[in-house]
Amino acid sequence: MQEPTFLILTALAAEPTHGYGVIRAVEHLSQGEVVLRPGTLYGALDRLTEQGLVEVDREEAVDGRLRRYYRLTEPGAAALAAQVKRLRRNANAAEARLRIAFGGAR
Amino acid sequence: MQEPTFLILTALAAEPTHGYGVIRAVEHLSQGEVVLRPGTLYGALDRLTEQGLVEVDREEAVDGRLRRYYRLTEPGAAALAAQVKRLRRNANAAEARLRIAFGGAR
DNA sequence: CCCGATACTACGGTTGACGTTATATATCGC
DNA sequence: GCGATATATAACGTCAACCGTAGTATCGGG
Repeated sequence: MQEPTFLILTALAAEPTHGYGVIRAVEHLSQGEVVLRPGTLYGALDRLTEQGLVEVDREEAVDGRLRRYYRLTEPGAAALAAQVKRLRRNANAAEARLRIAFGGAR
Repeated sequence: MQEPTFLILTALAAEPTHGYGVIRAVEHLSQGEVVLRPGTLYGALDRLTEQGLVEVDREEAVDGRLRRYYRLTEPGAAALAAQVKRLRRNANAAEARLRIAFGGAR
């Protein structure tokens, strides 16, 4: 799982959110480092829906514009939690090894 | 940066290692979850060399077979350290948000 | 009245990982 | 001495995922 996908799931973990709201949430979560393009977001949303990790919560018409709210499913939450563990393990492994050769030499 | 690339840099962080050694190191680091195919490894190594994140340490002829040792450069170590921070931030953000909706409901 | 923000759709391009196959040699079992 | 296995690198082609851009549409601010 790549970073944009991970952050989209993270954005949806708190509460159901519509597409544009996900873009803002991800930007905020990543402190401005990750700004999703529409192509990335809606492509990922379609893929994640197909995989059962997210699902459409509801659709609202606000001022004539359609808002489609997505929600994290139970399998989606499980997948996200598993990925969190994986990221932690990788981060810890890298940090430990960096210290061996580059930590003492600094 | 994707997971295979991250783990290759991590494998090289401790000491210069040759191609096959990287495959074994990554498998060990990821507890068997990531097994690099030759195509993935040498493609990544070439790309990382071009980007200046790794470089050829030395070449040895062992039993008639060439062994090319790769080494993590300073910029490579910096990139890896930056990525560690990023992974940690993402993992923490996801965990905090998972607790909001899925932590209490369990 | 145009511009920017909101909100979604559509299409094409590129990167990086993946899978497979090929090559070569050393060692070990049979 | 012959094939199987392990070591080690190279060279394909393919595919998923992300990226960029543009298009449609509504609303409010200057």
